Amino acid sequence: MAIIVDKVQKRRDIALSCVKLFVQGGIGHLTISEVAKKAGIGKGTFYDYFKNKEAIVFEILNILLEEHSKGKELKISQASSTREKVKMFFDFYSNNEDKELRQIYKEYISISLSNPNKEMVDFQSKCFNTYSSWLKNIIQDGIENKEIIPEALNLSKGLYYFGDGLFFNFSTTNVIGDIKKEIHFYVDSLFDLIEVKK
Amino acid sequence: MAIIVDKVQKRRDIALSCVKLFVQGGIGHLTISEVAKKAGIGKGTFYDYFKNKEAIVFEILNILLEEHSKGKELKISQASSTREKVKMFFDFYSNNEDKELRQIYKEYISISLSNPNKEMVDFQSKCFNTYSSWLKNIIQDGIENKEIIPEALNLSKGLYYFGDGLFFNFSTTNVIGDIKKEIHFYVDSLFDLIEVKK
Amino acid sequence: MAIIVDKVQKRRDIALSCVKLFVQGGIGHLTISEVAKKAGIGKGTFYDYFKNKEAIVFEILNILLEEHSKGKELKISQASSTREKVKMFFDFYSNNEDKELRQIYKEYISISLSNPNKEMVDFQSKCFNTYSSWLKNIIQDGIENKEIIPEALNLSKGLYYFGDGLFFNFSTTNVIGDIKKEIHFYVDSLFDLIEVKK
Amino acid sequence: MAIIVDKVQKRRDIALSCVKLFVQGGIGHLTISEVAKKAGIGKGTFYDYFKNKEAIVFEILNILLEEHSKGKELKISQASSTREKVKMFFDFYSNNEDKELRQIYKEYISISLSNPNKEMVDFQSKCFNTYSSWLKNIIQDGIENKEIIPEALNLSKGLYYFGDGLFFNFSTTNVIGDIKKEIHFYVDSLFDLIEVKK
DNA sequence: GATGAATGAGTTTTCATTCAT
DNA sequence: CATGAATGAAAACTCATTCAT
Repeated sequence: MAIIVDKVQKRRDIALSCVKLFVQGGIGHLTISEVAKKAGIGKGTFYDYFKNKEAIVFEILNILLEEHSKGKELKISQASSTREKVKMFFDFYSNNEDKELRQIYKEYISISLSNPNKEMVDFQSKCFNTYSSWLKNIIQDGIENKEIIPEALNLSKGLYYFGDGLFFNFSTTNVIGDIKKEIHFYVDSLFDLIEVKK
Repeated sequence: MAIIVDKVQKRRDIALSCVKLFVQGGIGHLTISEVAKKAGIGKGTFYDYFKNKEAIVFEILNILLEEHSKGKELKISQASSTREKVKMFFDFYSNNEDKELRQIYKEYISISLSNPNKEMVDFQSKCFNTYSSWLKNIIQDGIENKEIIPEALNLSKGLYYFGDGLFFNFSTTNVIGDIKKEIHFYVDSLFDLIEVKK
Repeated sequence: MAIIVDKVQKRRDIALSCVKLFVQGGIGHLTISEVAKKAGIGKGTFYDYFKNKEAIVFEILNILLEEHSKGKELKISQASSTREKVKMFFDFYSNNEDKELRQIYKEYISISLSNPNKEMVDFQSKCFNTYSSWLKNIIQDGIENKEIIPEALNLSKGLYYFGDGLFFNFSTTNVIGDIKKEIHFYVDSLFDLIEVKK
Repeated sequence: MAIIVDKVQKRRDIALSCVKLFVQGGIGHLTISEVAKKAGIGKGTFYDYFKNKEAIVFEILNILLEEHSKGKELKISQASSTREKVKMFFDFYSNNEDKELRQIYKEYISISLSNPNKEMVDFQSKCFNTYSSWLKNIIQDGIENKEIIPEALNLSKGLYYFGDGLFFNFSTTNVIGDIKKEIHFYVDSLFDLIEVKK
């Protein structure tokens, strides 16, 4: 009998072995040959596991995002106040561990902006729904705990957009400022307005 | 006597004649041949006016953005309240006249995210500085007019990011909602907090 | 005790299970993977039974042709006159039962015209000899029966070519006419000349 | 001003420069690189003049066939009797000058049998109509000249098929006989039946 | 006996850019 | 000034075949 391979696992393995490659060189100038070489497989094998170059970017993004989400959930739940939770929520845009993920995300967004396909649009929608709900829930909890005023709920979606806009501007600009500081500054400024005065 | 061609004007003419082409088909699959044909010039001539394909996208963006800015300045100055001015500021993301510009901008951002060059980064920085200052000034004026509380100034940059994040999410998602409504809702919610109670 | 597989039978089974596949899609774009899948075997197994893709076309052609010949012999022997026998001989090119065989034959001829190998050439020669002799015998019998004039024997080979030329033209042309009618018309016209007047 | 090239002529030139290549090696294993090299042009230039590999085969076939037809018309018109005209008509299948054309035709037919497209089907139809009419006219003239009996007209189409069938069988078989002799033998045998006895 | 995972050579095609006229 | 013919590097992708298990 022939070898039976865990296709899903091998797909992951190939994807993960190339993360560095994608992060460093960018996707545009990367060839399948290079990718296959890095993964230690033949070009044909690459196509047994991925439909095309975009597919592996997608896979990498999914894997890293999944891992990221798990860790994030824990961190947020451990934060003491709503203010801190929100800051933690936006931590993705500045922390060091997610640097790779951010890079991949950037490349992915680039593709998604110019050549979107249904899969990508769906993925984007899913991401938006998942993460904006997450933020909304944090706010809602804060309201229920009497930490922040009820009107703050209306700001949650806009606050979510803030994060993406920030990310987007830091990605395309070299105005290097401290992104973490900017986040904290904005969140603090906002919370000064919406926190229940004791 | 040789015909003296206004190089700058011809550059503009070529760029403008191709706006539709770029808006419809996207930049990715557009060839220089098509662009030259559309502009009614030879391929060689194209290279007399533009360094490469990206350069014309850049030119188009600059022309449209310049036009846009002029009109915007007027509109904002005519708005009655700070609240309205801010709404007017974000009008770019939803109004019908700027549809083409938004499309070009999207394509441009896509390039800028994956293959930025110095020129682009500078442009992005300039844009960021110009427009975020603009918003800041609006806020500042509002504060000076006693329309809104002084603390609002700290929110201006974050508010600016909100706009980009919104644009970004609507561009990549098919969650079709009314973008104008979302803007107004957020601005209103925020202004309810920062407007000086009379 | 090991299972003893009838190699010859299995070869036939594999070939026959793929007839539809070859008829529908054409050979050009058919992959061994598809063939193996359709036959319910592994790709490796395919190579245990066939040297390459051409080999299975060959096998299919042989099987179908063999079946066809048996039936044909019977039908011809039952025909009442030489005229009818000849019509029956050419029936292959128009009847419905042999549609699949004709399709396969067409594909095979295509290969044979551009990439002939010894095996194919031999096969073609054998076919030519078998079938043209067959036709010749029919004519000869007719002569001996005093149905047709002795000179007709000289026409038998040319008559045989007529069939192939007809097939060839109907295969490459869309001039859809009734192929059966054309056959009968020609055979009748010719027999009017060569039949012994009573 | 840039050079203006006679596109049609250059297309012909490229096509003709490769005739030998196609005749010798067959089309299947020929790469565009080889073709371009032989024609003394770049690969890209090839695609400026031909859509793909098939297109040049088509062009070659058309050129050679056109030339062939001209010469043929003259020869046939000079033949003394209908019998000779018909033999001359089938001369294409055996004479030495048309060897190249036959080879190309063979390759073309191979493509046409397995991957026909509308253009090919139309071409085949046109060829069939043109040449079968030609033969028919020869016969008709013979009838009008009282050389052959009126019933012979019904045989013209079938006679045309004879030629293709002959060609087809000689192309796929190695039964090397003298194709010219076969043609003459059949035509003579047939004419013995249809010529008006004096 | 049977399998299917792995391979990589080989080919088509595109298109930005150049430069002779 | 303007042109468009010519180029060829570069990349994606296919698929027959092998062979370890």
